[in-house]
Amino acid sequence: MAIQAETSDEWIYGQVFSAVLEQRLIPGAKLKESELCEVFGVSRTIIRRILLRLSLDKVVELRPNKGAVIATPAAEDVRQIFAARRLLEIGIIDEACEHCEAADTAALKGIVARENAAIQSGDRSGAIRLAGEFHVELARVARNRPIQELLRQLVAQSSLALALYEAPGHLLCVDDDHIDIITAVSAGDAAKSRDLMAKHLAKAEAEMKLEAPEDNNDLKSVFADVIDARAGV
Amino acid sequence: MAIQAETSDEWIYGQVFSAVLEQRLIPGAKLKESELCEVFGVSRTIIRRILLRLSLDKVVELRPNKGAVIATPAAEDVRQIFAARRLLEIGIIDEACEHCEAADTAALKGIVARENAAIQSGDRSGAIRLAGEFHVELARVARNRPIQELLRQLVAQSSLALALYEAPGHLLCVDDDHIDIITAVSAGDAAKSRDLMAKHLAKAEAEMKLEAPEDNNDLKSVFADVIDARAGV
DNA sequence: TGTATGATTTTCGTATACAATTTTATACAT
DNA sequence: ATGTATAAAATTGTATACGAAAATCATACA
Repeated sequence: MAIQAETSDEWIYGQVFSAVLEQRLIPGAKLKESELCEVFGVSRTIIRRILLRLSLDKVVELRPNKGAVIATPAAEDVRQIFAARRLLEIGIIDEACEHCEAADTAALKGIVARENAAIQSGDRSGAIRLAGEFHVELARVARNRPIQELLRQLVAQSSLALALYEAPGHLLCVDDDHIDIITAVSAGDAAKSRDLMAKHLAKAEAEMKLEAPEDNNDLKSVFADVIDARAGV
Repeated sequence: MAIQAETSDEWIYGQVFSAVLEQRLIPGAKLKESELCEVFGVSRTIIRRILLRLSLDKVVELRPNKGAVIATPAAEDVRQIFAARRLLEIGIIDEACEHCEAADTAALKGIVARENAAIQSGDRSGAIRLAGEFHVELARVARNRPIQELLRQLVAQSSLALALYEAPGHLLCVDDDHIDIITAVSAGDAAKSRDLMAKHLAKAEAEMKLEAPEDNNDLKSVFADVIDARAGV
């Protein structure tokens, strides 16, 4: 498989993003420019450009004069992100069904194949990224580039939310949702595709624990174990 | 009216954008960094950051090693942009109707009032910008920030398209579309709001001459007047 | 006159230097 | 011991310097 030539910027962007997906960089983590410079062997000019792009994609937050941190989307933000995705992804299904050709089906299947391979090899970052790529690819099949680009941003934010709200040890498991959607879209069955996509997005959102109060400022609950330990002694 | 404190970046971004809206910077125009530095009295660091943002918003095109130019969206791009807007703007109408409170109605009316004032004072840039702001504000009323942000990008691209495809001398004229939408949304009449918005967007798209072959490489038509003159002599 | 080639100039891309702000550490007073 | 004020260090923000690529111009030649 021919690896697409990747500009240095995109590679570093992807590396940082992967670190987030793998929860090696957790929300709130500080991204010191000088450290990133050393890690990637480039000057601050480059790093700052990438941090700007990450901030525009809402993956990091840029606090003036105080540096960059991994963004911490609130539960409400995540709901809105998924509401936006529902609007876009269900909205383009008709067009996707209309324009889906053999090459498109093959591309979609290829992504899912790689996604499943990533899941089975324990490549969490790869699996999440490919799952996202699948949804973006559907926008490409629908032949609407602006929506494809907008969806790319939403998917990036969803992935970050996944890292935030999913149980840390949650195992990725193969399911047939994506394959079923490909089948319906390839067959041109808009109604069924729409239904499958709606259910799939609902499922994805439901997997997150958004009910939990997002501001964990209740120190007693946060340090419940400490309190118990002290009480026990 | 309290003017919002604006960061230098956003001010320069807005200035460049205004120049595009006023067709003082036409698509294809080259944006030399050093010239922009002199104009705005800042270093290339700042200018390059703003050019990056403009390029991510698809207002300028960044050609590696060859500089930045004002983007030239093709007719097909514009159709896709409007398709995306239809999806988002019609999709959020329900929520907008649901959440529209007195303060929201006032905010919307304020924008339209300023828009009409701009039209009547011949402030083309301001009028286009405020028209866009109206649509973005509706997303805010719908209480979905990601969509608001996505719409901001689409509206920016629409505005650029307007400058490209609208007849150069086309006069902006006051119409009641925005006011009618406010009325319907404030009343919570989702069906009517949806209908009005759909018609409004269709009208806006129809005002552009997208049928024309976008690559004007047909020099004979471009210089038709010259040819006529020569034939007449 | 037109084309091709090479030098010159301009412009872009990255790294670095310097200024401003924030954070951290330390000393002192309460 | 806690809190505040001050000084030192670290970090961010902007400007500039330098190397690389591209565009331009001049000259030579067909």
